[in-house]
Amino acid sequence: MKGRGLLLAEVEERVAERLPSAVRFTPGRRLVVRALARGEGPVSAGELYEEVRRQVPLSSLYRTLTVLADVGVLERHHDADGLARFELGEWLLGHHHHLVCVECGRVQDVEVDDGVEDRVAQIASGIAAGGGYTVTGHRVDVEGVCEPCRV
Amino acid sequence: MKGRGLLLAEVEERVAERLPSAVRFTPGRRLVVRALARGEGPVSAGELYEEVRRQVPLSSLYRTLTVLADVGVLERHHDADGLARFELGEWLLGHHHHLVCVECGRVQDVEVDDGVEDRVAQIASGIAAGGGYTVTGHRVDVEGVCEPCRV
DNA sequence: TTCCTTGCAAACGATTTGCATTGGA
DNA sequence: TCCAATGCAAATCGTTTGCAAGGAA
Repeated sequence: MKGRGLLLAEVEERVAERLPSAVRFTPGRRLVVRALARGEGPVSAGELYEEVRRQVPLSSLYRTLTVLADVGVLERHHDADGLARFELGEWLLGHHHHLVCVECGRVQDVEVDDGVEDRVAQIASGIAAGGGYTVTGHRVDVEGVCEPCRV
Repeated sequence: MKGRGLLLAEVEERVAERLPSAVRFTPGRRLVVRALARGEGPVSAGELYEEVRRQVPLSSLYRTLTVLADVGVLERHHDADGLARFELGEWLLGHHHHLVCVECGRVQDVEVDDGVEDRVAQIASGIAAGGGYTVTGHRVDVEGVCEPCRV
């Protein structure tokens, strides 16, 4: 049940291609990308640090996350507690939404089929219609109680 | 264009009713509730502090926000920068979604009519179907560029 | 009197930064 | 050589907390 079936090697390759020449894909950064690719949803800096603490100091971890986010390799979200959570960009993972457990805070990615996605997009622009906004995207978080938390 | 047509007096009254007897509706707390009622969307602690700094110290502001959130009078969100933003609960404002400007970060509330809302709810449970979650709610953020930010 | 609320200052935790050093192309 | 990346420690920032004082019921 781990991961989303992404081939680590392929992820690394695509990330490498996407990096501007001025940005190096160092061993530390590779470790971070791999750890992200293993996750099933957005991962916090603390959780990532658990996986790379032997090889990457916290400050470097944060710098890596900042750099990769700037370049679009990953996205930064914030969970219900305001904690930053990172995941690979949608150009790698595909467009998806989040299933959030209101009990434990766990966030899981969910992909939806195109038909549903079309309806979501349509609703989104309908919502925006009143405000004079130019829509660029949308986020849908479905809140619920995950199986383990259901006592 | 300020506010959502909520009558401050009525808001205060309903909040007062909702507070458990052990929680007092002090002048400082009234000020905070009023400031929230004036907003057009979620407001940050810093912004609230601007409006009440003469009468409410920052630590009391935070305590008030915590208390009111615990009681369900208001909800705590986090914007794209992870900054906490507060707004009155949906039992006061009605269920709504957010229109977020990706440029300036401004967040505006948007209500949608019931037909759309039904479709959203339906899509939400569809999204949850795979994960074994018991759905309790959903959040839809529409991202775009607001009029002033469109250069 | 009892409990809740206030105010101030100090403490916190997540994240960022300065700076000297190391490493790659 | 030159610029980017690292590591550590110190700094920042939003937010929380300890504690003593003030107030309402």
